Amino acid sequence: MSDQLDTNGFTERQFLEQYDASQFDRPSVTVDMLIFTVANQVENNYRKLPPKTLQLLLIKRGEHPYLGHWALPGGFVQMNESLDEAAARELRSETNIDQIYMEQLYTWGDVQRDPRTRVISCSYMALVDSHSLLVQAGEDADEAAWFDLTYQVLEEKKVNRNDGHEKETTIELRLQHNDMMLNAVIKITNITKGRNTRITREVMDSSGLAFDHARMIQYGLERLQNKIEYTDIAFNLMAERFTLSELQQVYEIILGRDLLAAAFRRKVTDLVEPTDEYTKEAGHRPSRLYRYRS
Amino acid sequence: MSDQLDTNGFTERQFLEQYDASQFDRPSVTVDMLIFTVANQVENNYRKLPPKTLQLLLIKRGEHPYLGHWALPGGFVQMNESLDEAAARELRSETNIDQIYMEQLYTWGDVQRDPRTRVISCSYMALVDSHSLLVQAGEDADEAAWFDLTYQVLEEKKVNRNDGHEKETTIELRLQHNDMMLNAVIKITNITKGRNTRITREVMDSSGLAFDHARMIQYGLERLQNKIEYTDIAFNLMAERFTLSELQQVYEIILGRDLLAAAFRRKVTDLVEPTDEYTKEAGHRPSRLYRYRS
DNA sequence: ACAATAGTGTCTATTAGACATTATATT
DNA sequence: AATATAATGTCTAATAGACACTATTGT
Repeated sequence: MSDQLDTNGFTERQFLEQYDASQFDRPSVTVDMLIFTVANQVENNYRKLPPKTLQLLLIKRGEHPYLGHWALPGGFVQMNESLDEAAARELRSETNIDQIYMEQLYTWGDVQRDPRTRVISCSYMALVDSHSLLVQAGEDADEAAWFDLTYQVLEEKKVNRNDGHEKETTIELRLQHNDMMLNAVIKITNITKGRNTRITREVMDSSGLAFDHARMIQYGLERLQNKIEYTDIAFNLMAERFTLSELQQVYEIILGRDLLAAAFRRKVTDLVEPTDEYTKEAGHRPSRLYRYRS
Repeated sequence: MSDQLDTNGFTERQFLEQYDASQFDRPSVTVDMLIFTVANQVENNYRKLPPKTLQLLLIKRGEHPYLGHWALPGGFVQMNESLDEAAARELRSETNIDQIYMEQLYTWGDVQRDPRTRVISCSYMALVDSHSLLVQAGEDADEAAWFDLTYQVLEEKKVNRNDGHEKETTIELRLQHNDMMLNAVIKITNITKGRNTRITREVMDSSGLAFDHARMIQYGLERLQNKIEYTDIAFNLMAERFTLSELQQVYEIILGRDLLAAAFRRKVTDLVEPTDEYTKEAGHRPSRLYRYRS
């Protein structure tokens, strides 16, 4: 600690003693969790592999605002916990699992994004293995549900200006749980002026989704798609043992496109370790089980 | 707005009217700016190209805490401005330039990171072209200075455990402005347990740098190094017209390694547009000037 | 002429994509 | 036997790295 005196003649200790944070207006801060998993869909054909779906956990709000709407699990950051700790706490309270992959995504700070008061929200992404999730749902009274997440690019538009250009991408998110279907449309705008590019994300429409959570979901999906290409995070979505076809399926639903098996296997061989086990009763040639080589 | 009543029998409007944010403790929120530029060093040999340095703008603190220490420019987020707006305001007040590349980096929320009170800080990175920076420094009384930023990996350690492994990387940052040299040592720890990896950054030593700004700088440098590989952000550091050798120099000091000219030129040809101009009086073969193809 | 950089050609190794081929348990 | 997937081989195109070679200015 410095002994220097400030313009009021205070030492650092004296300054800190008289410091009163309450003299300034402060926003509230929350964490919001994007909890992704990949689950098997039921398949009636005994020969076919069960297709997989990317799922996201949502909570039905029991309070104002957005009462009855679905929202990302989250809550206010307490004064005695770090952001990571707050995120881990929320995660634990929803999934009952520790040791989950978790990563901070982005902090959303628009002035009017919450009707209650100024709320700044730090979003996190977590990836969980659906097999270890048998102990599903929390002890909370809240209604929680895994929604199948799909998306579609509705429109791509490029407008040229004299000092640059503008690119608009309109994306529709679809979140489905049983009969319930939530839709959201997000417009992503890239404005380029000279060498400068600015990107904004607007929620154009969001039926049944609370706050600006639709764009948080779109942002998280994009991050997941990017990171799966150059990191090993996909293994957080896998069971302890898995086949290379299952691993490929996970990559395919996240990236939204088919991959060639030969090239895929070449790319992941160094990341996995073969076990001596094989799948059984599959209706076709059995597949070797692998584990992640950490 | 929903007409549903909550458990207290309130409509959403009634709920919002009685909502009192002040009943909860709230942290303070700041933005901190990493403003990078690349500048020419003076070179006495008339034949040689001037070497470039990566520079970062720091402000000498005139108040407690960390009075007299150097800090990233930044300040509290006001209630009527978004995070991006707060960052743009800080940037304008230091550089007097608009239309600067700016990107949110990471939000730092450790409980004790500020001795005054609980402060959560959202860090941003900005890239500016040093040539357009002739109007340097702000009108503030603060002392601002561009520090040359270099770094060195001091140690890489890998410890195997039975349930995983730990990787520690110790990095020294050096910030130099004239005779002034600030040093900071950051320890980055990757803890892998099973399939789960968690990463932490600790400031081990930080002479003359305020708060936890050393790790913000290390994080920003890492992001810059990653993003320069797969995006066009480097052009934000260039003048309107530049030679391909200058562009290569910028890549080299950011990445910290030499690149082969032939391969580099192949990679950037689609990103640039040749002009009819050439450098003059260079002491060697003149070089064609290019501009960014946006 | 010389120093220093600018700019290009080419060989090689590596990698990704495309597609064909063989293998095998289950019903 | 039929089916669906598992697993591998091979050809091709594209790309990155290495390095040599030529070009061009100012002093």
